[in-house]
Amino acid sequence: MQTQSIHGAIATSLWVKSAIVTRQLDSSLGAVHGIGLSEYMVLFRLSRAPNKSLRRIDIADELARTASGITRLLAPMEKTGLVSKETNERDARVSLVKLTSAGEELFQNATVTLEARAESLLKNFDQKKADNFLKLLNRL
Amino acid sequence: MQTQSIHGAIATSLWVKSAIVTRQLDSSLGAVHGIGLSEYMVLFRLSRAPNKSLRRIDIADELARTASGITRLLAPMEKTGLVSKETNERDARVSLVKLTSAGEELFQNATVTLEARAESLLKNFDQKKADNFLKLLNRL
DNA sequence: TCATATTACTTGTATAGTCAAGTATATATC
DNA sequence: GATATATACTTGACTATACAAGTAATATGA
Repeated sequence: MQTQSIHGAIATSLWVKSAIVTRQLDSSLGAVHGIGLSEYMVLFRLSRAPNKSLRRIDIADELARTASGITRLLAPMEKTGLVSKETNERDARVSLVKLTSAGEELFQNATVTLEARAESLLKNFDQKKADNFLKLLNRL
Repeated sequence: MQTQSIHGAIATSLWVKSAIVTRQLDSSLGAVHGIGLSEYMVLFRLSRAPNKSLRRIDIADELARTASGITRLLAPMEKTGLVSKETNERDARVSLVKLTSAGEELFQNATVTLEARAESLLKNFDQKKADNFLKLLNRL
């Protein structure tokens, strides 16, 4: 049995651990607020965007998803009124996604749930370790 | 616009970054060796298991997947001869998965590809940062 | 200024995985 | 030892994506 290189070990661990974290956050958000983690991430990005609106393609880039994934993710969110579709008068190809007030309210509530769950998942991390972990993640 | 808590920020970053890493590794492995990252992970676990065999449920636990996901993942791997099915005479419920020599050879080659790709994804990490990152990941 | 390329988005099709229910076997309890 | 519960696995139905191809609008450049 050989030893894995440090890079391989990081990739492996990242893959396994992210599945655990994602599943737990997803199921908490689903149970309490009826949205998935991906939907939460969309709301999160919109909430901090200027004018609370973004192009679909920018959401896709920021969330590391494809444009088609975003189209499909947004469809039910539009239907339930969490976001609305707006046009860009300068460029008719673009369809802007805007956070509605219902979406914003849901987002605020969901944030409480998400952060509580995330905190419990990270209970083994003190402040310094958590800061360090985040810095290292963002270095990727 | 509010600031996200450190725990929320870690969850967000982990979710985005793991998608990027997973997609790249998956596509490299697929292009060069015709297997996905999940399949690679199965081979990896088997390669270091005693007798190179594991119960399906243990693979599921180690990879943070469900038993049914493992059943579906293994089916094509059996068909292409990367793993074989064995029975456990002590417990007829169990079907052991064993790495074949073809599976082992593919695994060795795929490891080269994976580690090269992982190394390039982690080019911003020096030895010390990489060690630290792995420790922090495993603390989850 | 028109032809070509690029961009933003959508849609058809496919895959990886989940969850719930089902089957077979094993373990525990009375 | 019979019955109830738990475990290992599979299967049907569904969801969340991806990729490739298609459409429409915009930008580029001879």
